Amino acid sequence: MAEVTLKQIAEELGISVTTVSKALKNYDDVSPKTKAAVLNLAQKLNYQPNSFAVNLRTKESKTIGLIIPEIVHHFFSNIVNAIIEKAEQKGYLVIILQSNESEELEKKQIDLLLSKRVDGILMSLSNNTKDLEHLKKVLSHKTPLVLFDKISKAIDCSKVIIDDRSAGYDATEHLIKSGCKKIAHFRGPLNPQGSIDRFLGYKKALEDYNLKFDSSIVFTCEKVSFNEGYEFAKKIHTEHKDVDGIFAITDLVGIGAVAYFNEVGVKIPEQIGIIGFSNWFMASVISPSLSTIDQPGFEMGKKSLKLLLKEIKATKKGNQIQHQTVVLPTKVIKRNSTAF
Amino acid sequence: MAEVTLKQIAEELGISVTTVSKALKNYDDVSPKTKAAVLNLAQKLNYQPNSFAVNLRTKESKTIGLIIPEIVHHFFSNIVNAIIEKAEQKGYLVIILQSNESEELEKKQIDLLLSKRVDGILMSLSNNTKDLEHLKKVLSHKTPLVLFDKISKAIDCSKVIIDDRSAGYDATEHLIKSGCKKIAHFRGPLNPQGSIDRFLGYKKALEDYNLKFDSSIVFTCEKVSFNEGYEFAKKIHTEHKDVDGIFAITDLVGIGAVAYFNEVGVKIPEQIGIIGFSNWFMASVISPSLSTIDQPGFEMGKKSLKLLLKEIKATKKGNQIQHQTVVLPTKVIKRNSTAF
DNA sequence: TTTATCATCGAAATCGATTTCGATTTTACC
DNA sequence: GGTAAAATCGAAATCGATTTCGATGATAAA
Repeated sequence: MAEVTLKQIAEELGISVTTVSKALKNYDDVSPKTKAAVLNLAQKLNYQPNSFAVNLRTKESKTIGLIIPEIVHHFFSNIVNAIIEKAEQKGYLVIILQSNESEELEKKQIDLLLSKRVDGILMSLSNNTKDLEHLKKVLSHKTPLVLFDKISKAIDCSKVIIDDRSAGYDATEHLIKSGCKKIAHFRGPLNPQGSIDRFLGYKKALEDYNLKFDSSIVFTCEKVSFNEGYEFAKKIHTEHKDVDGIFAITDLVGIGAVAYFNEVGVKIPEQIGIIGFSNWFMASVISPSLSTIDQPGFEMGKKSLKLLLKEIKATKKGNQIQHQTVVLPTKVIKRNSTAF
Repeated sequence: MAEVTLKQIAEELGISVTTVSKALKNYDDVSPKTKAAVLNLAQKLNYQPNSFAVNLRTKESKTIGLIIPEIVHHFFSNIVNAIIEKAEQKGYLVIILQSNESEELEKKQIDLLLSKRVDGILMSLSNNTKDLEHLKKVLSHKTPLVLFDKISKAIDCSKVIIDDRSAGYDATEHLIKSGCKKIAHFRGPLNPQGSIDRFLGYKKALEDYNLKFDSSIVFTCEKVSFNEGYEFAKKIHTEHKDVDGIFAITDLVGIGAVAYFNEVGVKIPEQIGIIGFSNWFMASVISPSLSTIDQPGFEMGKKSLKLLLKEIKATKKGNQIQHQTVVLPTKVIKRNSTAF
């Protein structure tokens, strides 16, 4: 079961390794006759170039790294889905790592990927990432980097995002137009830009429609979990009876709220309207089905990969790289949790 | 931004590449003095061994391949979660590919992973995989292989599974004990062993409890989708009024059934009991919450990886490999969709 | 002082593929 | 036949780290 090498083919045919290599790569200084002979034997022996050797020579691994906060997550798994599928089609394999929302792990993983010499890195930042030295290291390493969804404006690289501010605005506006007069917001953590922007969109919509902003009905979900949605809904129900609308940072949180109100018999959307964010599959099958903002995960993955491959190609050629920021559209998905 | 190599360190210190290499690997034929000097400079220059070169020399990539049918799937994404987390802790990276339930893609991906020379392969077969030549190729290639969940008994390798037959039995028994007298089964595709075994467990339970098996209330879900659950529920409701229990091959299918019955006002579990399979998160948050069989995805991923690493280590040492099949326990999760 | 032992080092081969550059052979043409 | 041009080939360097094996110098024992 010895591995077939160029050397073996060369010896068997009585020619040099050089010629074998050239024949396989279809160089034009190899006669058609020997070319055919080499191709033939290579096929017969099922020759596979040793990728380790190829990597070493060509200095590329045809592999890209992907770091996301977590993989058991509808939005991210959709992104991963798109990335690995498209990458494979383009001849690249994907190494996936998850930061588990830990800045420390994220840093280690960047080092890992760089030491593995991936051709490029795709990533979505953890909610707790504040220091950005590891990202700068990637750039100074000349390894192409594309950030998506959870990005940092301070890093000079290509990015694929949605407009969280306007999406947050749309979600709130949808509640307002469906008749809500006092709208609470179950926001995300304080650090990530996306969560901040959705909150700002919420605030702006209230303002534009002359509803008073009330910080006592803005709750912060640290873990963006079902339980937080449930608990905050309980708080609303017991301490803020007049709230008639909730904009949740994510469908999971929204579903937690729906579960609570179902439990205590508060009618959705009659007594309270709820809108989530992301359009997870789950949101469409609960009852009442949850209105939400569609966040195009698959598209985001696809676009991010495309940008990355472009930069990889440019870097290889030594061309100047043109970073770009792509903003993908979102849209309101009207379901039964709002009375629009 | 030139890469730091052993050669550079050697030249800077006026010693040989050999000694630098040995110093870094703490060989004992290097004096403490030079060792310190090398370590020092290496640190200062931020030396990172070129993994391509290391791979070529050591003939291992510290990378494993993972093939699953699909990643946007609660059960599989949990497995992936476990695998990449544990792998990273053990110094291995994971390349993920998804077969999209295509035998052809699966074959290509095996070739890809072998040509990339991953140190081992973990996989769960696609529902449509019938020919097993690609798996035999992996074995004859001496690349360690561990199959999990969707396996083939015909392949001689380590496996991590659940006992689908007894789990199917338990699910059906649970319905029976909760008072169901006529139980339908929304089964999985005809090919995969797991789906067959769950069906057999269902049949056996009926038999043990003296319920008549009726093939007209066994429906086959080709895609194991929400819609199939919904549509088959409709069929039950319109054509088999006397059915009072459903065992669905998967939570997703079960949730489809729940959605239909909710829609037409059939009371769950009073009029019909439903049990799913896998214990997806989603099943716990719909209403009524769905009883199910807990399938330990994280454990399965963890165990599979552990077995694989063991075989990788054994293979490297040239030891005889002892394949083993691990059967993980499942358990019934009682929720509100059954009246136990 | 001589010999044996030990501590330190490095030349060179190796992993397998790629590529440069020069050598050789063949063909074409006068 | 002789020369120029084209076609065909291969030696060797290279990518960077690892490891074998031998060389050198230092130290200890005789």
